Amino acid sequence: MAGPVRRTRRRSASKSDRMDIHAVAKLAHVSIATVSRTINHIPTVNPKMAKRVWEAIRELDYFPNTQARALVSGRSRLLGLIVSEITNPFFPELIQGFEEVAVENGYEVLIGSTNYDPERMKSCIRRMVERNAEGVAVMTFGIEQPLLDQLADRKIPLVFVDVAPNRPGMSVLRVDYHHGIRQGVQHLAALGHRSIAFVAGPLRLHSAQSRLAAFKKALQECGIPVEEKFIIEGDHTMEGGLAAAARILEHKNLPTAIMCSNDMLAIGVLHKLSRSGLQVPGDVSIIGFDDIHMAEMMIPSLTSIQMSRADLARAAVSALRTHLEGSTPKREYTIDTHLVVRESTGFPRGTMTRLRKFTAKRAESAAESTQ
Amino acid sequence: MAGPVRRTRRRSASKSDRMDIHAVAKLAHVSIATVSRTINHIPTVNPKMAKRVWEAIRELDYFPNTQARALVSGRSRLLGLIVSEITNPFFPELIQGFEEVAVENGYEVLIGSTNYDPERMKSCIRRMVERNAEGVAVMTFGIEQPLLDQLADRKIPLVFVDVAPNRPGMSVLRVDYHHGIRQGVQHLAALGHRSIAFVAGPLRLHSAQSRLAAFKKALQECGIPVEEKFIIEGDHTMEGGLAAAARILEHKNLPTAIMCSNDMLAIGVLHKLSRSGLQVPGDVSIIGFDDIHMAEMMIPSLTSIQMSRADLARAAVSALRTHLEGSTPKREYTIDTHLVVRESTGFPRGTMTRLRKFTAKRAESAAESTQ
DNA sequence: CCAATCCCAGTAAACCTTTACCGCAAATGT
DNA sequence: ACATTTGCGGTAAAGGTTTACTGGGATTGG
Repeated sequence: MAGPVRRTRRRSASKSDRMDIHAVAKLAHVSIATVSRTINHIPTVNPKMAKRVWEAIRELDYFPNTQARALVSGRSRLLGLIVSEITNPFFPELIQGFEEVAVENGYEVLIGSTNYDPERMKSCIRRMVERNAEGVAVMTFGIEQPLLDQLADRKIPLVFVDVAPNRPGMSVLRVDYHHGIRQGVQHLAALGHRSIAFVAGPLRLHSAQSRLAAFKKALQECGIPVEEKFIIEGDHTMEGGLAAAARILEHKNLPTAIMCSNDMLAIGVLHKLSRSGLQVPGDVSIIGFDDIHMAEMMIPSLTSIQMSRADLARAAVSALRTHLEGSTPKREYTIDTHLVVRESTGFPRGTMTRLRKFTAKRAESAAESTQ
Repeated sequence: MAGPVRRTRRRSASKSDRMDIHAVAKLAHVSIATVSRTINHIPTVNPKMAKRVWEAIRELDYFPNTQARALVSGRSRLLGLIVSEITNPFFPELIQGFEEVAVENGYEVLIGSTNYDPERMKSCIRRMVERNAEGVAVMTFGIEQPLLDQLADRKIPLVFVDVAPNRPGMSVLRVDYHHGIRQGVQHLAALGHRSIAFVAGPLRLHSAQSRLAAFKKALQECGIPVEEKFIIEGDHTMEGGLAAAARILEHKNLPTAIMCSNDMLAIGVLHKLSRSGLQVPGDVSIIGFDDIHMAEMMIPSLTSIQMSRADLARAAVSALRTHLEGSTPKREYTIDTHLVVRESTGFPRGTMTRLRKFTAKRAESAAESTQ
């Protein structure tokens, strides 16, 4: 049996111009172990050598190779964040907060967006696993069981919003939708509204369902009847808002207020109502949810229910960190919501007169498109 | 001299439950090389074995470790994308397009945002290098020379918008701001506007400067005087728009139209004008830039100058790919812009009457805050 | 002045994969 | 039936880092 043959396979260029830890070690006249220890701030390294090493690092503009690092240490320093879609302004605001907190804690963020498509969710998960994310926050619809198992089998900590898979290593961020939504309904009730529509999000999203449920409960508490015909399922986009408003306008007796599952829907509804000649809040009041930055800039500015992105982000990172450090995790965090009153809500005066005007007008301009 | 001591340092658990390429090889009764070749679709592998391997992979739910892969192959399959800020809706739309094209080409995307802060730019670059991004697209302000050198030294291909560092491996996406902006000015001129203000972006951004320059040039072409007092530097946010509009309102004779360096500014301006009792477009017409999705939903909907995010994204990825494949790259790509007319522009009628009204009102409500 | 102790830098294994190269077995040619 | 080619699977090195363990030198105690 012939012995193994030794060969060399340098990829290109001379060894000297490759910029790795060996180059630093050579320049600083120390071993690579010392360089590594210096970089990782391990206290057993002599300050004098550390200084030499840092100088060499600066001199060479050396950056450690994250991949090699992660490979050997088993720590990628990567947190995954899976959101629904980045073009809904709520999510960039959330991502920004999440990233900020993650960086504060020495992590980087891997962003995935599902666009509400289970296939894309699958590929997001795949990416998270392939890149060895140490933990993943899922801020979109509920994750399917087999995928969940994949992550669970690999002992990757997970954080969810609302929905709670009962397993070790998983935490839930419970959003107290009820508080904010009740405030909203009470606000409308106090103004005198008795007929309130709700434009829901896609009901396969747990968060959308929770919001709807909270709305119904709040109506009951205020003694306002639930009108099923005024509960419309939308899709959390402005276009969804346009469509939902159009469906509401089909009815003879309009509701005097419309509450929406998120601000994008509310913006669409607002737009559609204005286009149809209805005044907000004169004829119909509108309340959104999320309180995205843009809500304040609408005309009229949008009354909305705020859920702190900062709190959500902070809680998510915090939960993941807790799991990662192995300390017994607090399994549930609660994020609360509250009403921010602006201009899109008011007294339900004059509804009927304007409605007659609107109905008459609708007849003559039947051909107008939604846009 | 004692010979080296052999030891073993398994991280935890029994070897069998680690989920690496060896496990797959064992289950499929082939060597790890065959597994690797199968995964990478190298044609010299016998179909029968390939089938066994794929079955084993499926069975074990095996995912190759990206880090190890990248380490040995020298290819991270990662493209960097550095943007200004993700909370400006223009960028999520851009990011989405970029990611889509990148994924189509087998890459993943590393996103960095600078928030217009050179320090953050530095850390973005650092991340890109540490994670071995194969190419980086810089879609924000110009990059500083030393940082540029860092990337250039590492032979990382770069793509910029507007600004053109003249080096190998770098491409420029030239945006033809002039075309769209001229269309906008011509549109206003045709409506009868003679006094047009411009709310610029932060002028250290090359793109903001280009837009301003294009505006001035377009005015000249249309024979409209440039009024320096009506050229305001903003910051590409809605708040910047509010502030800029406030400054414009300080003047006795208002411009009859305001063009903005981006839509967020335009939204802020629109808001401020409405709050001040001015009608858009009755008193003042407004044109934005970018044509973000939200522009259509404003009331009045915003006339804006569109630059295709999809084209931009596609060109950026394409440029990077060209560099990576080593073929002689086309160094410049041109993205064009065009006007989208909506409701925020109209004839400059009745300006003076309303202005008198507004001036009178301003006196009595001097204490009102901007919001 | 020698021995024991301690501190700390260096050596080399290990992380998981890709891939160059070798060699075995089967197929083909004579 | 033997030699030659071909096809393909296996072995092991390499990629850049962390880190367990070793051992050398300095310091301290006797």
